Amino acid sequence: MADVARSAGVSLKTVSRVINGVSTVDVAMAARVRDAAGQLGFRANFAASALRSGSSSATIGLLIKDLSNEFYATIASGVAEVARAHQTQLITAHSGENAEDEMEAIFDLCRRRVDGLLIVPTGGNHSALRSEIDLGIPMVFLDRNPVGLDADSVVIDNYAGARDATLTLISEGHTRIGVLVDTLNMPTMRQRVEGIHAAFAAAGLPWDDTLLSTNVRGPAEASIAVERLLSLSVPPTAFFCGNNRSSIGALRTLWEQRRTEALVAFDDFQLAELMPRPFRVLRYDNRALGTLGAELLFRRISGEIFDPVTVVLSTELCPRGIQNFQ
Amino acid sequence: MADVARSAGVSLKTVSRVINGVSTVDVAMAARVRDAAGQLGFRANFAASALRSGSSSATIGLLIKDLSNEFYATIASGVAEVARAHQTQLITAHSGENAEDEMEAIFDLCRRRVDGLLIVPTGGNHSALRSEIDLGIPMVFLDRNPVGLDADSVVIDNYAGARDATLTLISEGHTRIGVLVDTLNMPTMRQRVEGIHAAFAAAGLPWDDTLLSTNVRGPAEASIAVERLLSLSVPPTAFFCGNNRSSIGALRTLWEQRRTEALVAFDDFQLAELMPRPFRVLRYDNRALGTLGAELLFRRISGEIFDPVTVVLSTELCPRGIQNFQ
DNA sequence: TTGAAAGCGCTAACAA
DNA sequence: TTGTTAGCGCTTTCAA
Repeated sequence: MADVARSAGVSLKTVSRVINGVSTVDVAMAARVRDAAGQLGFRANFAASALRSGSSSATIGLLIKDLSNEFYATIASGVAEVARAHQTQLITAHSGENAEDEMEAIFDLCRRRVDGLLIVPTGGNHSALRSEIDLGIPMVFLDRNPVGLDADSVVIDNYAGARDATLTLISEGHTRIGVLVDTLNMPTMRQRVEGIHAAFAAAGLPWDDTLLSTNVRGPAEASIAVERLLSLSVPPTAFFCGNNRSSIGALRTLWEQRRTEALVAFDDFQLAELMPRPFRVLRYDNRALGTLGAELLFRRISGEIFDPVTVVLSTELCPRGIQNFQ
Repeated sequence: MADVARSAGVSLKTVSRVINGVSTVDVAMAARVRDAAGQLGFRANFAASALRSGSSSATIGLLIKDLSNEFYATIASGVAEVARAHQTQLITAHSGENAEDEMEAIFDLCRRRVDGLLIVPTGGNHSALRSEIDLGIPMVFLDRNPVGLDADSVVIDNYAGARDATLTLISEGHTRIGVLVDTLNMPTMRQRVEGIHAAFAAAGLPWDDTLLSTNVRGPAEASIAVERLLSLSVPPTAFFCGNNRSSIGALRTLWEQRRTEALVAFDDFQLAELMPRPFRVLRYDNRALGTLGAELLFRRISGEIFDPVTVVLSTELCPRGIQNFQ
């Protein structure tokens, strides 16, 4: 900048004024400055500017597990859209393998003075983030509430969704329902299973724990779990899949064996309606996790003061798969 | 930081040393500093540190169209993985509606002094980026080569892929192939169509332009296009879809009408193998667009000098959909 | 309207 | 090992 000022024969401040296009500058002078800047390949340094003026970094952070998973990618897409509307850049960081990595990633983003943080937590305790929030970096949690910290969040109504879907299955005459879930360490999964239990209790039906397959991490495990359940002496007449990854494995196995058991699956997914057998999904507004979370965050960033909010997204049972399959 | 220094009774520089954990500092002194820092809620300012030390921003930018599209999300996921391995944060910016927005987004990232840029270009001329590259911000282009600029890129072998797949169809006896593509303004689409033309020419077959449907933007348009082609007096006996969005619409229509025409589609997609009819995809390593591009970028960032490189990813024809459909 | 000086938060270079 | 000084690139403050 000093070079530009010298070359244009003006002061530093004049260059600054021209670059920022704020206060009026003599037209000829401004032209000289612009010429010099062009000549010298001058590029404003955003960080230096923000440092001195104390303005914000115009950046928010998103902490997420895995962009190659449709669920997370859709959240990121929603966040990106809102960030863009606020002329804010988005840093997407990966939470890594464990709670420690996740915290490290969060602290890194705080050092970078992001204006705010959206976090899809993977585990651990978040009480250490209290100080960061108090120091002025608001955080909104997505898909799961923070642990040990009272902060904004946008979550899905896992409990009621699972309970109501199970009640629907029960009303259709099913009394034995095979359940496939990922690790019960995930609160979301626990909530879904609790909803199923609640439905059985409400219907006065006994719950048989042998029908619960846990640690179903993906489609392959889901296939195995379905086969195990089908081979029981009294097999289930319906299946409940805890997430879309397990439902894909279950669908494949049920289709391959031409089984007609009912299937209800948490999470909608692309092309679900072209699956080769009918089933139902518990869908919710996946993208809204990102958009509502980001909007909440920007309210905080703008300085609005309000008690921590938890937005709960409701679910809806929808038919999927090819119905008139032959 | 000054507060910390005062509170700990040491100099600024000592605080700096403790924070950065580099050169040895007296243990008791370091403890005092850490105490004071904790007490006062001190948080290092990454930007200020980078400004003074002239170190990099440890950030790269990715310019991409739409994270909710599997193709782009997979690229982003690959980039994120490599960025993480290089302890670098990733800013994902959206290219917006037109070439102007795209340029604006790029310049914004340059002002932020990202270490490098990965760009999935949507159009326009990139010669204006020459100066940014020369000023030290390397750029790698993904999926499409830059226009008016000699720079690194990672692209797919659209021409050969389409040509070879078409030759396969021809060798199976097809002489009339319905083709569905998005706008031919996209070079990738043009290359695919050119590959098809080349196959027809090589086989000595005439090309009938009425079999080409352009501006097929999504599944719905694809369905309409397939119906139009099927209603021709001499309809095609096979279909070639230019991308996965059109193949989904084509698949649906062909399945609904229980048509047995062959279908070849550019781009693999999740769950393709569970589609209710057999077809083939031209698959390639989607994720490698991101990983190879990012690795190339980090070589540039590390200061390695080499002539601009174009990495071409080959394609492979793979069966998809349920084969023993009944 | 323009410019000089000071300083944002931090660290390099040097001195003690 | 510790501290002092200067200054990264920019903008604020205030005087001209």
